[in-house]
Amino acid sequence: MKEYLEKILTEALQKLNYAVKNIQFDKPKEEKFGDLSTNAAMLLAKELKTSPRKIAEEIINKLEYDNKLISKVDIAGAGFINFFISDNFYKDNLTTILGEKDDFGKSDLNKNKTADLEWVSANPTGPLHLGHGRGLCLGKAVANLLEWTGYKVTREYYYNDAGNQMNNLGKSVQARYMQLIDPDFPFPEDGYVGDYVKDIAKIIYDERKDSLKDSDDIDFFKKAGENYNFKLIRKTLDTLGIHHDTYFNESSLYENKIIDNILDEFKKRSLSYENDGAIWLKMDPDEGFQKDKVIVKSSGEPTYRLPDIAYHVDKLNRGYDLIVDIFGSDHGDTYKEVLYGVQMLGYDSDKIKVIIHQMVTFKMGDESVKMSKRSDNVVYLDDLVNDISPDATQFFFVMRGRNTHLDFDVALAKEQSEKNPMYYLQYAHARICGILRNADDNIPDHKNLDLKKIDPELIKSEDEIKLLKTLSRFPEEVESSAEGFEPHKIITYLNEVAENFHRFYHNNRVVDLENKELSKARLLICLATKQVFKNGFDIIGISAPERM
RNA sequence: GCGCCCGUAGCUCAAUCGGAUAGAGCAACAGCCUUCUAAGCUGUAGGUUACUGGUUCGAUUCCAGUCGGGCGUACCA
Repeated sequence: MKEYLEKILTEALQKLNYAVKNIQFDKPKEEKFGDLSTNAAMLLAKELKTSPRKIAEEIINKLEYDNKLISKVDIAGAGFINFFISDNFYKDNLTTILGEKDDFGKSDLNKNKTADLEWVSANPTGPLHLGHGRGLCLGKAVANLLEWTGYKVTREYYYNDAGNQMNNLGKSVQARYMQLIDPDFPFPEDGYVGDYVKDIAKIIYDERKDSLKDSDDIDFFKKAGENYNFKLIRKTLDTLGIHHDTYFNESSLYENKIIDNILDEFKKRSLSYENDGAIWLKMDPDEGFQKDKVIVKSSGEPTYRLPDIAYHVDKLNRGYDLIVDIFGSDHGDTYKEVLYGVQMLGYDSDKIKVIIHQMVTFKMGDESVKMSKRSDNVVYLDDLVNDISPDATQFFFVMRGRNTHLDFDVALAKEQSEKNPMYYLQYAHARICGILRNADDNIPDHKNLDLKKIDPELIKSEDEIKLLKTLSRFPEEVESSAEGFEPHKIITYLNEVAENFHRFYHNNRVVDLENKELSKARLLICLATKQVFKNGFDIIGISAPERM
């Protein structure tokens, strides 16, 4: 529809010899201002130094349009041109929705393009906890959104099996193992204190008894811990319906000499230097960096920045059209350093989009618990999911814009009542399923309805038309959500659909044996609404229940 | 101190690259079930968009400053 309006408006402007860049069509907030409106006249007013209303009148006089599609065009306010789209357009849209089914809302905007989404990427030093939740659920929905606009998406997990933290895990496991033999064995000061470390030690002890008590093979304990933890992580991801296509091992960056090559490259370009036995990367103050950063410690180990830069170089070399990373705001500065490093090596970092989300506060009972990934009092994600269900976890983490500090009300997410915003949406879907079950019994031939045989004049109430209008917007809602990586917009939109559906339901009896033709027409509306819910739920990553 | 993010109804949040009278849900109040699920619907009330200035025909949106909160500011990731 927008394309059509753009076309006829451009034609009218050409006749007047006016040139406008970025013509916008917006959905006005109020119905009396039509279905779509443009501010083209206001944009012209500045250049032409005449009143916007006068220009709007000129444009309308030159405007040629199809009366079957557009019922009225008028001017309002400061010079908005408002278009009223005919009801028939929306009725025809039913055919589109019911024809495209699970594909309704998909676009080929990014057809034949590839995208790589890397997220979660938790180190296997322990199970996933609440601090991981938001990014994890956000990524699931974003991946779906990208697919809905045509991208072929690779879901990737950066597996960090090297470095300090893993050594620390090895030492922790060893200490817990030794404590099974000698309770006085000291635990490392900054070791991992979670109970899962004891579980790992117990498994090792059950298998090997005390045969390892004199061993200093930290790698053995490390590996045991890593395997155990990664199994836990994948299990949690599995219950949340998150599946990665590839796991990229950090250690491969060393094995393939990519790290060495990049180090050489930095040196060659005089971007790095040695000081105090460490290698530093020069950071440009004009880019907002306050000081240079260490990329190789004096111990010879790289800091996280170097492999991260190498990893992104590798991703760029793989040729994706879009590369997306998801991090919490606690990484807000460090990704900039990484991108800077990538740029300095001569790569175009524009393809890399970094999604940063703000931290989450969990409301549990009367207390609020802040949960960054480094928080001391750890609550495991599994416990939350078991407590409130995978759907509620997904929904509540994705419900709000990622730049807001999310307040996660655990009691509310758990509650199975009208207070819970997720149920408002799912209930609408279940309600439609109930109507369809009723129709199965009473109007058995409803399943093979032909829209062409339905008299469009039967659909005429305000509730019905409004619902159809809302449904027709779904594809553009998907596009705009995908553009900004903002799945919460889908929820906001579905809320509007639910609102309109519930009102329609309340005022219009669907299955009416006295009036089967009308029933059939309304059943089509129900089917289309159900489809939009289902597709929206698919994107945000929750189920579409048939009964509640 | 410096950098990034945020501040909208009592609470949690929306608001389409600057647009028309700032919208939902919950909570509050008043109604609606002999009819397909009342996890629903209808109505009322609730606001100086933190504050102060600026740019503009028009600012919640952009700019500057102030106040308040979050996250960073490591030879941790």
